[in-house]
Amino acid sequence: MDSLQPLPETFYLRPTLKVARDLLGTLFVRKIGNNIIAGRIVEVEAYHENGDESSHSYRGCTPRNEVMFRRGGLLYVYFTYGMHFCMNVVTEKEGTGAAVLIRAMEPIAGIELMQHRRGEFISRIDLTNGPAKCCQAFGIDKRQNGISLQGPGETICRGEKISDDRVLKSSRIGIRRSTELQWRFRIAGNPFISKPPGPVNRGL
DNA sequence: CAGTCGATGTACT
DNA sequence: GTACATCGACTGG
Repeated sequence: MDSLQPLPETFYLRPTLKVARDLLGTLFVRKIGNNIIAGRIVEVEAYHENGDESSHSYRGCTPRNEVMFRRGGLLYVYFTYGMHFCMNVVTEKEGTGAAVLIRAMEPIAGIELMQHRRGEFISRIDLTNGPAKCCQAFGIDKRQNGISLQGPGETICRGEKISDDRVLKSSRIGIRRSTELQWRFRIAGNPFISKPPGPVNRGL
């Protein structure tokens, strides 16, 4: 299928906020042997070395975040809270520490594989509605840190185009600094977004 | 429904 | 020691 071509590297070599917004509606695809796991990205957050105290890259390059400083189009996976992984899409040119966190997806293919990893009795709505849940459902861990998204194993493909009136911008989740930055993007009314504490997501 | 809290590796003060 | 781009179990109303 033509739409299942990986997004070109030039897609990622753009301003991070634009990449974040345009990732909404695209398909994250992982092929493991003959099996395919896929999800539609419905919620993301942008992180940048400039003016963003909450970004891992804010204080410069370290062993953990060095992938953020590589060229756009790679996967940045980090370990947090002693038990969870989160995945990001690296953006912009080599030397710029920026990335987009994938916070939630809508399961499209490989539901049974996701349930095998997440739990046999987890409902479809709860498989990938959080950044660490996405990694667990897709089997993403530190072994995928730094891999290319041009495939063949892991790719992001064009999906449904999301018009501006269906994109919600808001503050990011789970951070204590730079709360004024409206760098969280989600598809309005989509039921597969994460459900953090605080004001409930009512689609707006 | 909301709020609290434990798990537990890594980075940073 | 403390904080952390989280999750899920548990508590009380």
